Amino acid sequence: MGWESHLTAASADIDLIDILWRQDIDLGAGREVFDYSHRQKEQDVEKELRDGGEQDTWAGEGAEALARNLLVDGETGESFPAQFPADISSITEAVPTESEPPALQNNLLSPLLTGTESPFDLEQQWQDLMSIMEMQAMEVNTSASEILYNAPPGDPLSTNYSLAPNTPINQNVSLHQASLGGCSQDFLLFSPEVESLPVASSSTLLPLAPSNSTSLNSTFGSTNLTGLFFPPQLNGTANDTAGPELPDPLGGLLDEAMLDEISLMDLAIEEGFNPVQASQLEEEFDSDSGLSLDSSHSPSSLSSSEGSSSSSSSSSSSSSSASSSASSSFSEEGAVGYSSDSETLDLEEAEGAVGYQPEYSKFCRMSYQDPAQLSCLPYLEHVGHNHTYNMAPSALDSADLPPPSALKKGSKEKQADFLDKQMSRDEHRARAMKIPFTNDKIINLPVEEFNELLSKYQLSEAQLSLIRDIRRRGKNKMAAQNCRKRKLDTILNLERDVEDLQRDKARLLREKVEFLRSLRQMKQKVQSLYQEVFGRLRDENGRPYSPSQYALQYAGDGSVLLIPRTMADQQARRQERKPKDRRK
DNA sequence: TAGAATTGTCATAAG
DNA sequence: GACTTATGACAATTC
Repeated sequence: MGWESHLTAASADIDLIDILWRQDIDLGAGREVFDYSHRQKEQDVEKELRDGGEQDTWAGEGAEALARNLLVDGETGESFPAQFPADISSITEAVPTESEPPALQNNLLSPLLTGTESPFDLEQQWQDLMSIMEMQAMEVNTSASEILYNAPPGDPLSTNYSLAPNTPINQNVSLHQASLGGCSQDFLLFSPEVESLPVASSSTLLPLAPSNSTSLNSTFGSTNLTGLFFPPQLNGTANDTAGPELPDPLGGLLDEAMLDEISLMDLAIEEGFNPVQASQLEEEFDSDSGLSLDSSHSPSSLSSSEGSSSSSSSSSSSSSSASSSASSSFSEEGAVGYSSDSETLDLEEAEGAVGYQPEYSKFCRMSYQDPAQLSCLPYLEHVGHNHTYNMAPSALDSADLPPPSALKKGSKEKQADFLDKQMSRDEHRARAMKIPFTNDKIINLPVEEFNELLSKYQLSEAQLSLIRDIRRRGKNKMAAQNCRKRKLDTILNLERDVEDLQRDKARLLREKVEFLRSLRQMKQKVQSLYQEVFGRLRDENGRPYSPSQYALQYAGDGSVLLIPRTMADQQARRQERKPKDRRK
């Protein structure tokens, strides 16, 4: 229904306009005072439109009262043992102290010396060892070793990540101490049984490999194996109860908080949760973000679009797209293109802000919500506000909007009446002021066209003022809607980001556990290798060397040496100091 | 009736 | 400098 049709309105309206206009002039109504006085008049006009016959008394006493009355415009699949028995040492697990098979005992030649074993394999083994050494460089804390070393000797690999149901978690035992206990196990390698063995008198260095060996990469650098396998007494501090304190290559990978996380993740996974759910579960235990990530209630769970990226295009495109079609200013989504309040009927096509199309706009109409349209959105069902206060008071007088069926069946009068009820205040004002074009045009036309339009009509100051206000308010209304949608979208994106980060965290946690597992396996291999090599060594008398007096050392040139323990210890200390010095 | 939610509006800053 | 856009704040209204 075009506004032009109103040009043929009753003469009473014209008189009213004249009165209003004259009043503006009399009052010196400039732009600055227009908001108040003009609004009052607009209220009066609206009142008049509503009540019709009351206009006669408008200029009289009723005007004041009327003015008084209307002035109010205005994440992992691993399980971890909770307790860490004094056990531990993978060395012991991998290398039983008592027994070397007779075959081995009789074999006085080390594989290294005999060459019966592939040099490549040995190299690989040493490389593995070096890898572990590198791991020591990591800032690790002993608590991680508790997990890794916790597996029962019988099944060191397969069970060390499972939490035995009957295994009590001793909260009173510090993780650090537990890990130390683990280290003590390493020295079972050098048990009295072994030490009681005849010790070679020779204190000379026994090269185990040719110095020109190429099988061992020289880039390994000099490495003292004792750092890994020797008793802590030799390395420094000792703990009587918990065992010697050796730098634990795995310590610190898992601190207590990490243990909690992993345990929680395990729990969640055991419960059948996916990593995300696990994360959420975790969050329930540790939630201080204040952000609710309950996707079941979050619009983000329904949306799939990018979000903020779309927001950048909103402002620049808004005016052009909107202005290009003033009559159908609403785009598919978003608040862009202004549409007057009276265009509620066009909601099927119109949803929103210009150029700004966040996903949620598909289900979250920012204004003029039709509760029926929200029914498909459970979490929005509670949103069914009928904000009709923006309508003219006259529109509020009557009851609810007629159902669509009524519109179809109803007469033109009913349609007109319905449309009238849908009109915004500005539209009512424009109507009252006989603005000869639609609010859509007023709001959405580009400046040039807008000015051109204005020039086509002989408009009074009051009309021009109202038109400018309508344009300003209309644009600001769209801007506000866009702004709110953008804000909402930002929140949704942030929630999505948090979920993604939690997913990443869970994944990294799983990878970490896998890494620790493989590291532990590697360490066990190295320990076995060391034990095997050392056990095969024999002095001139054919007797094995005492682990308490000798140690194997990997030299920088690729050779493996059997050196006196004291020397090994010294080198070990030097090795330890280097990293510390670097830190300084 | 209090409070949350929604929307329009104003003021202001910035482009 | 006019115009547009973005946004915080406030008020009105509904539920």
